[in-house]
Amino acid sequence: MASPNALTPQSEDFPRWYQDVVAKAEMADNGPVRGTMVIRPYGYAIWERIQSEIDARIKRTGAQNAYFPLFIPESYLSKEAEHVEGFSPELAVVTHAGGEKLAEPIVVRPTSETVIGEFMAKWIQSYRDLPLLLNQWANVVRWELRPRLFLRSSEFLWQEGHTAHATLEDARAYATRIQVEVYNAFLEEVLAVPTYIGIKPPSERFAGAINTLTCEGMMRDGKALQMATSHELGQNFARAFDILYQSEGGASELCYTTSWGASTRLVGGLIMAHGDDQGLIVPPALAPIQAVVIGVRDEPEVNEACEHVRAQLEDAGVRVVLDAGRGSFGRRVTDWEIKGVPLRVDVGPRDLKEGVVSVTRRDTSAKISWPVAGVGGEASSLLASMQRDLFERARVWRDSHTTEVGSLAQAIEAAQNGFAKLPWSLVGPSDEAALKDQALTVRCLQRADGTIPTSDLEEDLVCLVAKSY
RNA sequence: CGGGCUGUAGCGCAGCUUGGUAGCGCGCUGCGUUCGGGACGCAGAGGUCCCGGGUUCAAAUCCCGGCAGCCCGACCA
Repeated sequence: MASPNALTPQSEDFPRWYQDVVAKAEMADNGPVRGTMVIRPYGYAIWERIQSEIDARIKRTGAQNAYFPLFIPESYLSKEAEHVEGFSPELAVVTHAGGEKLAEPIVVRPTSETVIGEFMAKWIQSYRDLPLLLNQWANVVRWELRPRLFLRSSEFLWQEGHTAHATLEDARAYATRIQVEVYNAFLEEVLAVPTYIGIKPPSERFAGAINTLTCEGMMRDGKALQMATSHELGQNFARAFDILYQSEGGASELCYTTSWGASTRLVGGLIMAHGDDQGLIVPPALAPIQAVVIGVRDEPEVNEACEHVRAQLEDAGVRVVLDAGRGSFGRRVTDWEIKGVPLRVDVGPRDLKEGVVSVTRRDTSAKISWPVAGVGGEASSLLASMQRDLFERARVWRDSHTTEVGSLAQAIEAAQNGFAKLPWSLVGPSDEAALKDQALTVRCLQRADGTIPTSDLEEDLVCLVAKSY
């Protein structure tokens, strides 16, 4: 018996499919204020896994966590001209507090370069204080006209790193290291999403940056998603906030700063990069629940066996839950499929008679039978290979949705469904406007060998054009 | 901010033309039978019909005025 679709099929209406998944996998709800988001326990569990994986990688680069305030004096924003211009349309501003009109309005942080810059200026005296490597996990507010759960909400959660360095080279090396060793490594190893890693064209740069690095992923509908960015801020913020240090020679020098962030948008990326018509598919390395043990019948022997299997999986280091009894078998299967749990372990009377369990992997629906005694080891190795298979599947998807072209017209055609790759020299400023008319943007610039350029002015760069979120 | 549409149970909707006891599906509660791919029976709970005004013996329904939301066109992690 084929079960009817619990979700709108992707091919019928992808945005609708996305909303269905978010709702039925119990990931999030809309908040009462338009554009706000309530993250439900299952969605938050996924976010916590993202957090811990990224946090560990950030700490490996030497940065330390700290916390800066939600409220920022409006005057701070104005100190960096491009920065304020870039963010003004999205700001939420507090004009009244404590029952009175405020003398100076307070901005709810859209990002924290300004406050953190102010304190860096205070804390940095000498070249011995550099580099200063900070990170914070926080919420930020950017007022959105077209909100979508996880992908674009007026308030969202993220980490934002902020660093100060003595030299341009050091700052650049660090921003690059974050992009490669933290973001791209996380995306490939944990989220199983292959990316194109490169720099943004000047038109797409962060407000106030001299260079923005990005990882661009390909979703199942052929649209690109910016997964994480890091910015070289040059001396722009150092100049605005007097972030100065005394060099070995005794001279007063301006620092070079960086900032970098990854947000709850990654949850949206997870959904759209791997999901299918049955729902979410969560890569094992990320999954808060890697396996679910389902009792086919609510009988004492079955329940006992389920608990035994669950304990074995747990002992093998598998994040596992037991689902016995509640509701019909088919219903429970569907519910866990929508949530994207990698492995389903069915335990029923037929299996018990043979001393086995029936295992179904979420990504391929392939069914396997394992002797009960070997469940722990089998699960661990299957989860590991599923992780590789998911990445490989996503890589094939991305590659098959990347077309090398030789003209802007061909790029517009090819980018209707995926990335169009063409020489950056073929795209002039007026061409970017032409792309925009087609709802297309230059997602990133790369060297011909796929490595990250240090500037958009390098020779022989290629660019990737796509529709995007 | 311009154009199109919608506000009725938690969700999705019908009812409105032609005014007269507020309905359907899903979900929810209880009991029982079920359980190897979204089970079924019986019994229930749940409503300021977006708000305000008007017409009328009587308004979810007709009229006027608000408000809110959705979709499409200018910004963005």
